[in-house]
Parts: sequence; C-alpha cells; structure tokens
Amino acid sequence: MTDFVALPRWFYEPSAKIVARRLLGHFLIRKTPNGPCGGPIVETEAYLCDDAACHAARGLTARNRVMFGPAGHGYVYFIYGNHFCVNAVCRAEGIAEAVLIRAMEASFGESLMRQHRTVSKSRDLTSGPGKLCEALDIGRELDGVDLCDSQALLFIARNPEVKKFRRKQGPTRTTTRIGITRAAHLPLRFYLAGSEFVSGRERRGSCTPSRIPGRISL
DNA sequence: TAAGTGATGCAT
DNA sequence: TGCATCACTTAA
Repeated sequence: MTDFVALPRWFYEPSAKIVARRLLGHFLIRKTPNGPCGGPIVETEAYLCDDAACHAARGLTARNRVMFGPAGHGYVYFIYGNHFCVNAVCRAEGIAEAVLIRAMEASFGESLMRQHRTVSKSRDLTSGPGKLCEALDIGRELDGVDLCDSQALLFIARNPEVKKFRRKQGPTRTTTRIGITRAAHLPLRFYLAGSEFVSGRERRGSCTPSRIPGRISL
C-alpha cells in the first residue's frame, strides 16, 4: 500500500483539457486512520480558463482561490446543499483550470468506503462526483491538498498499468459536460465506456446523437 | 421527475 | 439583505 507513487506536478501543468484525458486510469487514493481506499479514475470533466462554466470565470473568490494556485492541488467545493466535488488544479499559478473527477472504480479499501457511504451495490459507492467524495470522506478540509504528495491524506497515484487498464475498460469517449448551462456545448467530458462506474443510469452520453463537432453518427 | 439542501454571487 | 442559481443525489 505504501508503493503508490504520486503523479508529479508537471503532469498537471498542461491544459485541463489534456490532463482530464490523461487522468483516466490513474488512482485516486484517500488515506484514513484505518488504511487507504480509492481506485482508478474512469470519468472526468475539464474546466478551462476561458470557459463560462468554470468557477473561476468571474475572477478570484474565497471559494475558488485554490484554482488560481499552483498545479497539482485539490480543489474541493460544496454544492447543492448536500455534496462535495473534487477537482485537480491545472496550469501555472494565476491561470485557473481544473479537472472535475466524476467517477472512479471502488477498487481498494471497499469496506472503508462503505463505512463512509451506505449503499448495496459497489457501483453506487463512487459512480458520481458527490458519491465518490462521500465514499472517500472528502470535505472542505481537503480543499488545497497537494495531490502530488504521496504522504497527503488525498493524492493521485500513477497506475503502472494505465494503458492496460484503458484498453480493458475503454474506449475513451468524449461528450458534453453534465449539469451545466453555460458553455454546455463544449466536448470536455471524458470517460472509459467499458467501466460500470461511469456516472448516469445508462452511462449518459454514450449513445446520444450529439452536437459534438466531428462526431460520426453510427 | 422533483424536491432537498445551503453556499455563492449578483442585484437591490 | 434578498433571491436566483448551482460542476448533485435520492426516492418515487
């Protein structure tokens, strides 16, 4: 368990649009007093600096300040009066971009995750951004955590077999982002279509004929 | 399909 | 201050 190696900071320095794709298959790891829990990321969304849907679109505020800091930190926010969501901050200090982690597979420490979140099916543990935060016990106190520090309470570890995992759970699909109204047409959601843990009852977006430029209809 | 929940941010 | 909005979830 101590052999999880955090992805380096440079991994997060490109645009969130690039990083969101590259994060698929790597491990989100939460340390608890009783051991680690987590699993491979299977769904992400990118929020860009010139993007009306991005929390940072109207400048620096108390909530979004971490997004303006250095790459590789966790941006955690509270939404809809009930839920937390976690993002990985991208780009250089002063440029606010981030990748929302929307779903992961509940692969390690499932019993710990079940202590944080009561569900019957494993899939319901982490198949959505609010769900995975509850399962991993992620709250405000983790806002700003260094995801590049394998000693941190929350970090992202390199999956040595990431290519194999993507082959197995792929293909990677791209769709529009979920639950937003502004800049809603941008193709900035990425997921591994073969994973059961992708959010949405029918893995939304997998077969809707869409407005995505360049998409070939089947 | 809709209501719950509360922080946020812009309009008064 | 007030109020609409919000990167969601659950129960029905």
